[in-house]
Amino acid sequence: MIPLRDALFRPVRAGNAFEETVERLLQSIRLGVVPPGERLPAERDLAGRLGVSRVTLREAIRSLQDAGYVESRRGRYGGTFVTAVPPAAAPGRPPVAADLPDALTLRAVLETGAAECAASRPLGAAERRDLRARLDDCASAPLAEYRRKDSRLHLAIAEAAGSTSLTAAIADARTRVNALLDRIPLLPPNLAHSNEQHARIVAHILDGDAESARRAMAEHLDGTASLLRGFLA
Amino acid sequence: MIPLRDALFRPVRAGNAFEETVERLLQSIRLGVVPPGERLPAERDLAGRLGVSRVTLREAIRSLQDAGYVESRRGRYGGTFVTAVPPAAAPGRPPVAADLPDALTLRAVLETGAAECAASRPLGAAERRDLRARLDDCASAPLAEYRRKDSRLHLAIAEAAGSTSLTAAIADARTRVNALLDRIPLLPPNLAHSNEQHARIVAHILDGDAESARRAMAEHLDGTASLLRGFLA
DNA sequence: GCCCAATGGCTCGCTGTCATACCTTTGGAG
DNA sequence: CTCCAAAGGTATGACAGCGAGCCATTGGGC
Repeated sequence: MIPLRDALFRPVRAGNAFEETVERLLQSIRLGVVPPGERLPAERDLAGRLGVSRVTLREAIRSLQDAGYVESRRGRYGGTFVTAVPPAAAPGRPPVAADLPDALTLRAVLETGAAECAASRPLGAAERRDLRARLDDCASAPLAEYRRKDSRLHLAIAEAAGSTSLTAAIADARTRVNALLDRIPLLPPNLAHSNEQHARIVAHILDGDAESARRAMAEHLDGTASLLRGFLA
Repeated sequence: MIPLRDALFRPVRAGNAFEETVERLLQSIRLGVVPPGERLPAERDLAGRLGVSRVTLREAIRSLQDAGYVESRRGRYGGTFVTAVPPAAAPGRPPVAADLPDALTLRAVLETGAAECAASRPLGAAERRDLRARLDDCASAPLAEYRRKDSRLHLAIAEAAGSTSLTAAIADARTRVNALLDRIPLLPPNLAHSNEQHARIVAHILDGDAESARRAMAEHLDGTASLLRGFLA
């Protein structure tokens, strides 16, 4: 009963508007939703979507510029663009993994659920194409870009489940887990194994085999979960 | 690809601090986390947990007092108490169910996942007792209290899954769905059926039968989902 | 070659929110 | 009976965030 109250009487906001805005933009970049070289929405539009004043949004963008994540250009057809080469991550204090099990449980629930939903839904041609494209992107990604392409594939699966809230929740869960994954090495053998699992998951989804899709996703997630537990616990 | 951006470039905050605080408190009351007659945490403590200033929290509490949800008493052993008889819900504009499928999908993923996790985890004696108690509470609840007791049981299951974030997500999802359920009648036959399903779910969880627990929960949720779709779509 | 639409850059005054401190009420402990 | 700890109630000064408006820059269309 006591932890239940912790769940409900949790902070109403994660930080001030500026910090939350920075986090959100960083999330979009890190998860590959806005890939290197591409443009963010125009400031007036983006401020509206994020429910934040343009002033606050601009402060956030400014700090991303200073950190080397984006570059802005003025004039028509200008905008704020994600830099082609992301800056080397400045090693601040490590995000301590006190709640590793919490994050892993949530991710497992969300992503296996998404895989199942995606497989049991009639997918449009565009969605099928997107899934295959993300799968190929991921398989052929160089090591430095793997995390981003991997996240992008998982988000495509989330999207195929057809629920925007579910997609948002998965994006948040992945952001939490990625912060931890960044602290352990990325090894080519693991990567190859991951690619095989990805292929199976996508195949099951395209086949409409919900049960197999769920199982394949569960197995896939167990892999990185064990890795994390091994390195951090 | 476009809906993916909708998922990430969503509002960074759902409203101002005051509104979000009111929502959170109402959620705790409506989901039965703080039952009628019980006390909320002391203002200074609660403000800290919610990450909000005491002034803002007090404004929120004040508006709940005006609406008849809580009553405050001063002095030692005073506090803010949930009123025994909740006020008749003032019918504002109905929360239009534009995103019914979105809410139902998210809820299904979260709650079936929670049931499965809860069943595959070794539960402590206190947790087992709590599950049974909530089940009984729900079965014997008068119609007027059913929604609250029902939610409380589902939250106990969420809690048994062992992830605070998952519990919080389920609380939010239920709040969304309950807002829609409030618009359709609550019929005794449905209620009896619900109770049978609850019993099965809890039994499977206590038995540690993850697969059955998940299936039973899925079936249970499908019931109210069809009801909602029937009445609102 | 000129104009203009679309974009980022900037400023100002208003309101909401916060931290802090202090006051008031209450009921049990000593 | 007296005291005091714990709770709600109140006041104030500082600052973050907002809306609205205007400026500066750019490149394509006419």
